Amino acid sequence: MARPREFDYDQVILKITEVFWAKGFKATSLDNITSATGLNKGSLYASFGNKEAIFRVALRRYVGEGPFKKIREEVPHLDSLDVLVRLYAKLISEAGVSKLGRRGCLAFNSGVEVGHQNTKLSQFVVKEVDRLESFFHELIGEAVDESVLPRKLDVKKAAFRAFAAAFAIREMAKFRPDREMLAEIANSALASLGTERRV
Amino acid sequence: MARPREFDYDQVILKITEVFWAKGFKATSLDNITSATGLNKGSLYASFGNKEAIFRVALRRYVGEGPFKKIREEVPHLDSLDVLVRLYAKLISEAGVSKLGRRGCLAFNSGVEVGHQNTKLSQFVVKEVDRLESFFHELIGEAVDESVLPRKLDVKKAAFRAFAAAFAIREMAKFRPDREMLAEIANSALASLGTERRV
DNA sequence: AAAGTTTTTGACCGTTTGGTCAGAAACTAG
DNA sequence: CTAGTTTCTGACCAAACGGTCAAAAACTTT
Repeated sequence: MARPREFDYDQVILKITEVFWAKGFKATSLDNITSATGLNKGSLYASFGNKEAIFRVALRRYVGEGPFKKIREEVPHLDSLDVLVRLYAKLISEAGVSKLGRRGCLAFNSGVEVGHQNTKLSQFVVKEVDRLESFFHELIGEAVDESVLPRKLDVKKAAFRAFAAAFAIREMAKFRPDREMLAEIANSALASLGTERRV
Repeated sequence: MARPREFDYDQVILKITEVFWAKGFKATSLDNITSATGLNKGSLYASFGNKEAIFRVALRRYVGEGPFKKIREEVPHLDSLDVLVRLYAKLISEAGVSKLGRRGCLAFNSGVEVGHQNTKLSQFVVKEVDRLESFFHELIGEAVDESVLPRKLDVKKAAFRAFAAAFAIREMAKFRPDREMLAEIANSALASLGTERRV
């Protein structure tokens, strides 16, 4: 060992995540990051690499948290369909709050910003968004297993519809933060899953 | 009159639109615009103003075209619901084509990029996205009048669901250009409108 | 042909960008 | 205490950024 690092790695990543989340990849400058974290460029580059590498670490960790983990911790013993309903409810209620709810989702934001490009970064972002989708796939599969969703459901397609609804709710909140309207998206998706439950 | 301008105003706006569409507002540089149009900065600024003003002209014109105009011209005598179905079909089929279909929609892209900010530009973008939504509102209203959609429909909510589906199809094509999956979004929205028609 | 007006041109400006690096500082091991 | 290793600091860099402007060019009018 030599000189120990003075910052908390996890906390710094959280700060970095906030910046990219609020401003997007391109619009976030290194100065934004240095002033948000207190680190200077040298430390940043020694720990992470360049701007793209910093972004990757933040996005990977963001997606790694998963959309349902927190809900399951806060309210245990929910069936999988209720977890989905509660996620929608959370996204919708947050959408009204100016800065927190209208940031969208870091993964979706990134997918929209760079997903269509043919860069390494684009491939990485798409992979992370796919990971996010797989959480929905798991959840819908579980809901079928729990018999809270019909067994005849095409899980892949159903999961994608649920995923797409989350996408629309989160991202449309950026320019249309109207809870009643966003709830339409959630409830329409829930109906398409063959359940009577609503948000 | 004095020295006449050497460029075609409309053509230049189209070129500018392409650039912003492909790269986004922030990521588009003036150099990108000058090399795409052949104009230099001086001419650009004399004709339009600054970068933001250039962008506004492009976006306003883009939205002004409307999503249904072209479809109605190409295939006349369609009922309003068929216009919607054909729009979805077009968006879905284009989503496979690499650069054209995966650009998303200029208005949606812009809404996601700057819609949540508290800037003048953000307000303008949101206004333009609202204009886009109003096209869907008109269309759904017409479809009800034509009795191809149930009269009991809440037109505002139904229009928003149709709008949200277009948003999801267009923007998710950026990172998930899978026609079968995107069709799920369209058909789920159509079902929620109370019609049997599918894409 | 001269005067007046507008467009075009390209050089120019200050600022911000992502990125680098030598050296000081802070630790551990011997 | 010294040597070795890693982190931290701040100055520094070239390139790209949005934006400006004087002068040349191209037209109309008289």
